[in-house]
Amino acid sequence: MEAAKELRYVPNQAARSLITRRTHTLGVILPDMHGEFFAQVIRGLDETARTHDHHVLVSSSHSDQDEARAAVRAMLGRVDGLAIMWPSSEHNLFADLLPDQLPVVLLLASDESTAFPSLSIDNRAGARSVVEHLLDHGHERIAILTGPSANRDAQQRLAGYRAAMRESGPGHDPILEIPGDFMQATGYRAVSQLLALDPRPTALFASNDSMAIGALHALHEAGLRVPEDMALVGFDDIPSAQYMNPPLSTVHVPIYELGARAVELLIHRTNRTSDTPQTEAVLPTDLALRASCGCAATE
Amino acid sequence: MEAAKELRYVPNQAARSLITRRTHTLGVILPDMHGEFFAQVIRGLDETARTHDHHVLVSSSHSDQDEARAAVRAMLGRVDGLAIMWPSSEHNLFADLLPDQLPVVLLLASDESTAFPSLSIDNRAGARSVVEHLLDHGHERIAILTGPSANRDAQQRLAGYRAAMRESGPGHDPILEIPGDFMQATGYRAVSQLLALDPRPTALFASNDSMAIGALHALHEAGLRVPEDMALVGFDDIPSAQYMNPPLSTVHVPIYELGARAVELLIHRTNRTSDTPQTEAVLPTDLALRASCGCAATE
DNA sequence: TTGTATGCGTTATCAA
DNA sequence: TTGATAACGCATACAA
Repeated sequence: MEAAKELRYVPNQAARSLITRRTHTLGVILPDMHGEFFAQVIRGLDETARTHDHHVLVSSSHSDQDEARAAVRAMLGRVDGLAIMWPSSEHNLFADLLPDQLPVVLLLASDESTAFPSLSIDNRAGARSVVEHLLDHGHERIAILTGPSANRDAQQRLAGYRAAMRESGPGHDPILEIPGDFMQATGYRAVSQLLALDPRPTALFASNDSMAIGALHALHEAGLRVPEDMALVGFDDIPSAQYMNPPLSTVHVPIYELGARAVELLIHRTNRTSDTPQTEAVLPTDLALRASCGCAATE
Repeated sequence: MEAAKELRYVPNQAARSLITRRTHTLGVILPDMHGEFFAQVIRGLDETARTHDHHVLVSSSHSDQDEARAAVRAMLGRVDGLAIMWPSSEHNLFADLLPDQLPVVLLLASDESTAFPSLSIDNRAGARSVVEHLLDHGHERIAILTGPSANRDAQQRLAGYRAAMRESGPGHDPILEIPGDFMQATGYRAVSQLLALDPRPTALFASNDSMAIGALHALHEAGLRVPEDMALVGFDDIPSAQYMNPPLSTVHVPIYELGARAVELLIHRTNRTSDTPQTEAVLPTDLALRASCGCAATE
């Protein structure tokens, strides 16, 4: 022991886990890494893992399938479990390279049945309720700024918007659907399209908060008041949302909890050989009503 | 090969690296994981690593020394190099548990000499120039909202503020230094202290953008116009800064490049046995003048 | 070309 | 209790 300290000995974790068959580490694959959304997820993952005496290894910024698959391969043998966030339609993308025994959880992957347990967000209900809120308060021409067309969450949020417009509003008009990609700069640019619509919409539903923040800035620059001239709502409830001027009304998504739940599910499966009771969970959303929709005070 | 595909064989990276002595992976230790600053750093690390055919393993949210040390130990044997961000004064915290051959780079650790190569930001010059900019445009009572007292960057930014106030301004007045901690909520709360000062300052320098955003919101709520009633500047130039209303004047920090440079340095050291030419670099900052300081137009 | 043995650093197993 | 040895999964060096 004294000699160990003298020589500054530190165990080689790779060799150790080879025989132990336990790494005390969970891997996380993220598609991208911009903005507060992902930072929040990682916090949830990391802090929960620490509770269970585990570490988290994150590999992010995978813009395409091959990169993500390479990242998964790089983790095999170094982790006890894997959380994969891949918010697109192809949900069996990793099935062929994952060992059977490895606990895996898919994040935001799909609402369809899949080979792996999955955690996702109730995007449809969230979008529906925020649009219905706008409808309830007199808005009829409500535009939506969509997310990437291949993104599962974006698809579901769009579906919720359409359902609300059809069933509780004036019906669904494709001209009101402005394509977006979840980026701030796109929210900024989309405002010119929004204002060119005739008659001009009275409310904008941005499919995430980043685009809402970009749009808010463009609306200010265009001399429009929010919410008087244009009501605005977002989706996600990232930490910055409440600090906007005006504070952004949005749909609260339990981002931190998404990460936390993922870790608990993985840890549970590493301990028990028996199957986990629940294999699929859809986390609920809440309305976070603030000033940007113009109707918080009347609630 | 066919059998390998049939059996869905995937190599065990731990076993592989044991004999190869190469993991093609770089480890990153981060103290915390909130906000866009860290997301940007990780992007820089990750994308640059991919360029060199490496992966990045991130372990974050280490609130104290023991957690950070445990994270370092968990990585030993699994990475070819280690980037450690530890923005406090104790810079030799990890020296005893790092093998001599392992390439290591310290991020934001110190401006003092250390056993490891380090990458940091020229906080002092950045703070100094932004405060001098305010002084040049007629402000005399300039308050500062500081960062955590143990944080190296915060200390240097405060030092730059003091130097500017002493050498180019009315002198340094401790009453104008409001303690903060880099969090948005603190920026929000600090405004009441700011407005209670008599005579009231005409400008506020927040030590980072998160606090500036919180302060901006509180100033709006208090009915003060920015920049007319209170000029406001931040530090970091996170992506959201330009989308504030008004857009936030701040000190641009090459956050992405910090991560990118760290990876290049580590990769270089894994390839060559000879020492790296430069062992310490201080990345320069730029003024990002926008509307919140009220003097961009006159530049 | 194909096959076989050795070693990477550690833990686990079994014998002494 | 202590000590020697096999084994984890793979890559490399060598023999066939």
